[in-house]
Amino acid sequence: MACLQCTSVIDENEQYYATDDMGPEIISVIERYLGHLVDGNEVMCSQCFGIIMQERRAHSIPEGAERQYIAETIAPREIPEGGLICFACWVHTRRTIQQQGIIAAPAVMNMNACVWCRRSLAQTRSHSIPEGPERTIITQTIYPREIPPGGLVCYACWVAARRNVEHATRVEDNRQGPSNLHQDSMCAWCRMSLHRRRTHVASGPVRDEVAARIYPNELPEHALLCSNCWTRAHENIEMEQEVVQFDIQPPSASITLDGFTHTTQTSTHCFVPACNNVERNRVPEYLRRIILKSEKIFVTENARVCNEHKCLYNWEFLDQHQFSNTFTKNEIESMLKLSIQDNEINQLDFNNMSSIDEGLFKFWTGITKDNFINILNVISPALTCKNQKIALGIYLVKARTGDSHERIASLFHLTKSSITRLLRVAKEALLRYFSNGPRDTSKRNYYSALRHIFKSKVILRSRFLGIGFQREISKFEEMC
DNA sequence: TTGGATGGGGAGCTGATTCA
DNA sequence: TGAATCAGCTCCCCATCCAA
Repeated sequence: MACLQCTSVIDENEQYYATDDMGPEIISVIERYLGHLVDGNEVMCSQCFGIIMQERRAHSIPEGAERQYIAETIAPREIPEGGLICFACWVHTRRTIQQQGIIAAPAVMNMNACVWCRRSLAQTRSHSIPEGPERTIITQTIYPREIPPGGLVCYACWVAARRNVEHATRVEDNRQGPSNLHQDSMCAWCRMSLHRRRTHVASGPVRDEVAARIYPNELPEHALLCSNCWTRAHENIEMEQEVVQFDIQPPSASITLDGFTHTTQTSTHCFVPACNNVERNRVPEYLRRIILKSEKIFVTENARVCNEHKCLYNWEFLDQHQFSNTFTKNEIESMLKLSIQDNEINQLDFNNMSSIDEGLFKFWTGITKDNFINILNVISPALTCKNQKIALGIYLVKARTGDSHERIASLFHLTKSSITRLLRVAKEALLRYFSNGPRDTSKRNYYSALRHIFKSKVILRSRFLGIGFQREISKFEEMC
């Protein structure tokens, strides 16, 4: 086996390149370098291959559409005097320009192509770009390019710009309203909708990281991130911090934690921002542990909570508020103690109910242990599984939280299949004993267990329950 | 009993089309 | 040119099946 170029013998253990494995672009580069065609079963030593690629991959950048495209692509960098690009990039540039149908001179190109997507406007509906929020959106999106005088966009891009404006308007309205379910907001980084997705507020170093990534677009003050982008931002920050020396000590007794925040120390009102309720109960430890675990927010020992928020399950809305991320020594010690206790106490084992804190039990199931036992005694004959308590517990947690099977499976250390099966068993048992009439799955029988309760009472109670059960309650309301 | 594959339903997003 | 509508696509969740 000899090298195609230097004819030296190549050991099979050495690095070499076979022409069979090369693409047509690489083959053409080699053929032009050698001055003759290359057959299929040739090989080349790594040294010769490197020399050819090093010498031949450079391509000049003449004036024209290619140069303009390259300048736009590498902006804000500029093409240096006598700058070169590799052959692969040159081929890529030519192909892209040909696909977009903008081979003509730049002045003509801007008039015949969409300013945004740069596709030809020859066979499609175009739209002017009047002054207004849509023009601002387009300007930000195509930066560093600029909208030329008389520039047009295709109608699809115009509708996209208009929808972006509508999105931004709705998000602003929701932010000013009483509730924000992220139905119309979008991730500040990837622009994906946040509806039914876990969201995070871009704050601290994460905010700086995202702001740098989306530059020149401006990061809004209350920008939200999807979970993926939030994780990605954290990973980027951690990668950057790996090169930083760790022997930098905090200048004082306080320390700033990037991933954690804490509530205020005051005990004069509920720790939930903007809460005007007058009750000032101590925050139960199980609640402090849950908020610390799920939201990375440390509720201080002196904090107080009102009756309304004491019964709350979903604390994701706390992401909307800016808490301090500067911790004192005592606060860190208290948070560590809370975290250690979490590992020791926070076990949700329905087979060993005595190990579960009464408050924690009611937090997850919505009922007391006595009520749980009463229900279990009634439906026990119909529970066709060995883990009857777990089956009923899982059903109640599912009804209260509305969490996905995957999350509940993680909570109970079971598989999704097991959760599905146990839920079905518990549901059938409850249907059998708490549904009037013949056993079927029609809505009328399914909800007849609630008929002994006044509708107003059900609705009032539903305010303290999770989204999943509220969904069931809304169905019940439709039937009344 | 578990884990993976698969398919269906709901919801939202996006580009194309139609109509006034 | 704006508004409404439609179809295709993606994402998420769940139920079911099947092999190990």
